[in-house]
Amino acid sequence: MDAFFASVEQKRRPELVGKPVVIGGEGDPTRRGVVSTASYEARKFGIHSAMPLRTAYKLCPRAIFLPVDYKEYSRISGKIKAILSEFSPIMEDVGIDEAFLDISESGKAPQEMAREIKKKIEDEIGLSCSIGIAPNKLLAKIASDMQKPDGLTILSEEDVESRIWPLPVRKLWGVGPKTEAYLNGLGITTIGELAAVPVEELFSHFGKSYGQYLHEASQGVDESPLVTHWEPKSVSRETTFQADVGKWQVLAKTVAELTREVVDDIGGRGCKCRTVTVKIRFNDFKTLTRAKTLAGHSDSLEEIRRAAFECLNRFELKKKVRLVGVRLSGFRAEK
DNA sequence: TCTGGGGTCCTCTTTCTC
DNA sequence: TCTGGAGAAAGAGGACCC
Repeated sequence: MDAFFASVEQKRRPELVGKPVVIGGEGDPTRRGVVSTASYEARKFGIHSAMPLRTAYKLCPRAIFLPVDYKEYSRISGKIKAILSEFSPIMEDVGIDEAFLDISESGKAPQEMAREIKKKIEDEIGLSCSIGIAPNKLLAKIASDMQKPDGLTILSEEDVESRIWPLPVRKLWGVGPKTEAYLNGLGITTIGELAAVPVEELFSHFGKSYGQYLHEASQGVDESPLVTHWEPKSVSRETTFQADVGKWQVLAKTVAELTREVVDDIGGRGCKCRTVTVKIRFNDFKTLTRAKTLAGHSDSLEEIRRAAFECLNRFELKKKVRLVGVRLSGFRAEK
């Protein structure tokens, strides 16, 4: 979907259409939070996802700042996914506003189907999306990004050299800011330059697994199947304080609350957990975790909270704390 | 001075068990 | 009894995704 959260807000509040809209945090740019989505009008000011709201405000004080309304976006997302699944039963969800569809068995012309999908989403939801058509997920993802917004891009294996190789390495799924900087340090800035590196050299820099991935990805090779069903492997809640916290009592109270939320969550899913992890981010942004594995699987608030407090007590709390979180993992379905 | 929240996966180190 | 190794599990950190 194109600028999904912002587009949903503009759809239900037409007076926002054409204006710079920034969705993030509590919708108050004087408080802590980051940009989830900026409308295309806001992007013209240099505002983008993951930017602190305060920074976005400096770039465009007259932008309209709104809180994230996850419930509503999930509701719309569900409707969109339902439309998509009419076109193919083989669908992989990629977060709230993206999906892969395997249409190889559909018998329809891909481009034709893409136009139909776009029209149906536009007609029934009133939002635009961008679609990429390619022989694998890696290329389809890059293609979907090439002509945003409201794009439709087709890539084949033969296009890799002319259309993929000139792109910066950052465009590859799995290459983030750290890997980009590392590659740039090696003199590698484009996907084509990456493709020219012997695979053994990539092993030596990135290890076998990731080295192999980079090598294949740079050639446009991706054999990964669509994942149509998956079970969560962990559930977490974390919160950033509006002002850094020095008092243990405040941390303890917050850990207790977060623990109750995650325990409620797994209870609702009908499963028990085995590992409890507490996360602390200090005011210098250094982030630490402490974990405790229980003797057996549990969904008992008592027992899980006790483990969480054991973890909390293992931190040296010399600096003020800006974030605490609680995560449960090691699930087993309850009988 | 600023840097969210919900996840996944990988790597390295430590600890335990045989 | 001591030592050492292999392999699994646990613990920690970090990169990446939306």
